[in-house]
Amino acid sequence: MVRRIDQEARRRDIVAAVWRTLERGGLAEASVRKVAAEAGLATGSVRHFFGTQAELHAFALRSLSDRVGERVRRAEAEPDVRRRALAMLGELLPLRDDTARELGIWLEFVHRSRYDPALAEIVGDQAREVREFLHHLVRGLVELGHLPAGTDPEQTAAELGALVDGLAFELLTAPGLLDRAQAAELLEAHLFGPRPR
Amino acid sequence: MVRRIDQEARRRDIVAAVWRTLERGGLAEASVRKVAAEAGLATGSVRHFFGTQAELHAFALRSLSDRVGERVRRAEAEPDVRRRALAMLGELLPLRDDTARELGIWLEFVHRSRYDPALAEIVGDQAREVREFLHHLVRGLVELGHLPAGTDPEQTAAELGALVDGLAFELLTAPGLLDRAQAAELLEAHLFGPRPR
DNA sequence: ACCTTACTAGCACAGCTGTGTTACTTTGGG
DNA sequence: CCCAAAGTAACACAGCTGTGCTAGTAAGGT
Repeated sequence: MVRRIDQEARRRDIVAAVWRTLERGGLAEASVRKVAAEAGLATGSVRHFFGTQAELHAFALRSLSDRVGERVRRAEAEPDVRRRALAMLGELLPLRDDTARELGIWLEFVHRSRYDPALAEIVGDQAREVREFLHHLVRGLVELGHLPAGTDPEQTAAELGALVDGLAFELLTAPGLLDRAQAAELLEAHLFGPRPR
Repeated sequence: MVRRIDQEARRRDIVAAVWRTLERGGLAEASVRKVAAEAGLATGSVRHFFGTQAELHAFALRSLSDRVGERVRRAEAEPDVRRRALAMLGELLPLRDDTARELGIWLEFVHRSRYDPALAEIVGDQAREVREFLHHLVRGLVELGHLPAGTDPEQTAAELGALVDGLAFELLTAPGLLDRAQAAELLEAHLFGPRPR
């Protein structure tokens, strides 16, 4: 085989073009032709790396979830327990331009997954992963005494998940109703009570 | 003018067909032709009542929000204060088949509104309306002593809104992660604390 | 040097889309 | 009765879509 490295690089380039296209007009705009144009390639070239459009979309989604996962893991470095929890949760919210970009694209796929079983499977896996992460997080906070001892991890994780999803959804779809700072503050207040001043 | 009443009825029929089409495959499937077929009409007939596809979609969205609004108002009849609050909030969640249908369609429009300024305006109005309703609700609960006196209505309404949106979003996009009963219970626990038993 | 393999490009096809236009049918007021 | 208004239908057009297919280019192992 020849130039295997270029293959990987090309696939990354194309996926990046998919993201840019998605960002501009949603999945409806992510046609093979438009993605190819965005990547500066012919449609035939794109189809050489991704046999079908569904394959291209699925790969773009998986790449995206890898990116988000990596970001969350990076936020784990924060030493202070409370700050670490908030930082990791914050990566799941569109609080910065980069995460807003990523989560906007993610929203696109989640939405499409309601009618696309192949995407639904991937999205479902991601959702379960996030849920387990929240369980883990809540249990940790209870053990370290940052949440009351009687806390029900199931219930608390579910509520936290809904709140995070809701904040993300509102920031992405109804800007002006909520700004990023308010969302961050709301999350903190929900987890640890109102901030002492 | 002739048969003005039939005109109204026809428009309602067509909008109902839009909803059914949307339900099946999202806005991507709600083409003029498919809606016409669903309504048992020719495409020309549909275009006689709605000059353009955008107009058709906008009208379908407004009709939907009227329907939801009416439902919420109907839930106001409940005499008990707490039950009334929960009933009205419950109408904003896909807890029954009928509301799940409606909110699924609503989600479709909200999503599209991210790239469609005309829809964005309508959706933005709806979001502000809901937010004001939540403010009103929270203030009422505080006045009647069902929420602590120190409650900040702004903050509480915002959090409540995010939770409701998050629960709705999860029920619609990630069934299996959460069931309807859990969502209802979560909402109640969030507002009034864990249910006494 | 050469030839297999990886890659790039472009065209063709069938199918769908929104919309404009034109013609036909029904209907109710005068 | 009759005719203008209202509603229905069908076709045409240009443009976009995913995908199949074929031809051309470049590169590295032998």
